Amino acid sequence: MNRSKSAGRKPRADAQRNRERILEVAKLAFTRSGANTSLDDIAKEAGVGPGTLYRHFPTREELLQAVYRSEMEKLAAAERRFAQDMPPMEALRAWLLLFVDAIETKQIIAPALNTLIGDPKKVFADSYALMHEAIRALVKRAIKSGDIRKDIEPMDLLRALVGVAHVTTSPDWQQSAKRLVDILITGSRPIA
Amino acid sequence: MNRSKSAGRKPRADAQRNRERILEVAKLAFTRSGANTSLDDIAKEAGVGPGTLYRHFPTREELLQAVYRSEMEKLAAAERRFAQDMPPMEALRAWLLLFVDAIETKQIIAPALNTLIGDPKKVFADSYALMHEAIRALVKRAIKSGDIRKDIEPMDLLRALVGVAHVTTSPDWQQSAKRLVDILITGSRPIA
DNA sequence: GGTAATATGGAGACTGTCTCCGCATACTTA
DNA sequence: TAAGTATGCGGAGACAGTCTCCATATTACC
Repeated sequence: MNRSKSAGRKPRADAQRNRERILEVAKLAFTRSGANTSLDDIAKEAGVGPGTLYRHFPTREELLQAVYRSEMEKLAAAERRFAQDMPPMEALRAWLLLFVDAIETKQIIAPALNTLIGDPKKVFADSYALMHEAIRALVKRAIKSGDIRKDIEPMDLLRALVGVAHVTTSPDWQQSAKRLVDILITGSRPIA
Repeated sequence: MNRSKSAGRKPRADAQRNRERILEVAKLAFTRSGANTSLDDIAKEAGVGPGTLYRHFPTREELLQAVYRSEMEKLAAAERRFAQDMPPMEALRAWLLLFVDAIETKQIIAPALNTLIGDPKKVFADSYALMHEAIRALVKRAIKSGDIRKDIEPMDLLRALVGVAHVTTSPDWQQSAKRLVDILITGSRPIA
């Protein structure tokens, strides 16, 4: 008798499946064609009717938020996995590279949310906290193992990567950012 | 013989009139109802057909840009006028109050441009330069007349005002910002 | 005033949004 | 396993917003 809600049956498997499918397709569509992509098209590409999409995500805004949240949560989950499976420096490096990939989604969705929403602050505050915690844990572990210096400020690493995306005018900023990961890591090593 | 273009006649008066009318109505509509307001509605409210609006501003983005630019230019023009007609401190104060009003437009349009545009950087860079120049001139004059201290960094004044709009959660930030104008001015006076 | 150039505006084709509801499916109970 | 029922599905279609086309009206120039 482990009902999650006060009263009810187990949630249907197809509903869950569809929800995830839509989320995944939406992420691709938004990053590919911008935050104004037709929602009916997204539904079609996900192999569901528009009704299904709108039931799960009644407004464009809710879909955008959900995509954003899901991306951040995936990053947070990756941190936990890496911390368990990899040596500290490798974990840090791998996670920073994942973070660079996530910036693209963030950069498309964040302004769209700002346009549409009454109060987007909550979403951003939440995900900021998630990222903060993740990088803090990774850095802490690498400090403990003696792989990087004590005086490294975790968020500085993320800020540097985001900064590249902001400043650069060309679309190959991802390459720059990924090269920067190595520079940051090398630069964070203890002084020989 | 003062043709602005290389070849052609004087631009038609009605075209000019309509363009300005649309711009003005659009500014109100965007700040009132957000950057997604129906363009046909804006045309209707401006008393022109949709065709006319779309000829002047082929896309929503161009209209948004034009509104933004026009607001910034109005501010720049106001600076020149104030500098001529008012004593330094009065000019500075009056202009800062105008600037607070303009922030609202900016805050609605800027994220919308970021969502829609390929490369919005130009517009922002341009208007940043305009504002920079305006506040610099006002402060310089007030320093020269001995009304404020030499060590005042012009842009700091604007940043403070924009900051209020960013941070505050309630919609009465305009009041805060306007009160702040007096505090900034008082705080900029030479030490007695 | 006559004329060519230019602008107007609204009808209408098109695209995207969102709802409704008959039908299908997955969970439950026996 | 089979029947019963809550739940989810998806597509037809009403509606709203975008944008174009072009017959008509207005303007600048001579």
